[in-house]
Amino acid sequence: MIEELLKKYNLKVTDKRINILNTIINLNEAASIKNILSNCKDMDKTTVYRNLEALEESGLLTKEISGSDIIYLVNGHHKHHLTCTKCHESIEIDCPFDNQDKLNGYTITNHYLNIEGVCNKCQKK
Amino acid sequence: MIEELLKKYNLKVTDKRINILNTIINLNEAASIKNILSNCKDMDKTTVYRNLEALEESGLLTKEISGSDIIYLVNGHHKHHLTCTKCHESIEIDCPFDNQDKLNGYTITNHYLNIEGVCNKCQKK
DNA sequence: ATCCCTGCAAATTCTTTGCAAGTTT
DNA sequence: AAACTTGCAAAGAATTTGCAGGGAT
Repeated sequence: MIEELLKKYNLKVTDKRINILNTIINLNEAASIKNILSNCKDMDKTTVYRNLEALEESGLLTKEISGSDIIYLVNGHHKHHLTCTKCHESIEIDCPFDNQDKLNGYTITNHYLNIEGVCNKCQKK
Repeated sequence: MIEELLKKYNLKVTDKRINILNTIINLNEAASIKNILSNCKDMDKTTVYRNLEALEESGLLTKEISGSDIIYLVNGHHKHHLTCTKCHESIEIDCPFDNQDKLNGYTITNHYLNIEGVCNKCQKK
């Protein structure tokens, strides 16, 4: 639950934050600033910017590149995809890392992976 | 050689492009737009923006998030990073994929990987 | 010769800031 | 009560656009 999530990261629980997080989750891997802003028209854009920054700083959100956009992801809620750059079909792929795993002395808290390629069908065309 | 690189990606060879690519290579993992622009003061910023877009579109450059910036990397020359979310120290990690490799029938053309964690020192604090 | 690049100036869009009032803990 | 959030308005940055001239193939 979103309230718990905020508390877990020592953030004050406000309507705006809950809305922003819901928006990001609903946008599912398409949460660019543009999309978030246009889905949060009920609040001031300053509030959106400031909260994205606070949520990212706390570690609740992570920024990543997807195609030509930056997207926001809720830490730990992501999936991985292999997407065909021609037909845009995409398949889920196995995750090569687990959070909590250790790697070179680091405890992994978050990771993001996105792969682009050309699928079998499109290669034959 | 940079000229070859441009040709390989079917891009016209111009001084500006060569300069931009050299700049990115010299900035070595710190090629944020800000840094690129300030190292390319001899050309108009419009030219920089348009070329970064063209080079990225062609597949010669890739964007990646590094800390709070977007950086540009020459495709195939990139490394991945594991960054500590507390002290922001980061280490290089081996790349688990190669472009041109096959995965589930897809020929990989591009991939994004970013890992965050907490380093040894910060865990003890 | 054709098609693509470049610089310039201006418009537009995006992001940040300060402050006063309202909320959360 | 203390500390943090929010909206508003305005400033400041960053990015994009159109167009005319120059350059690459």
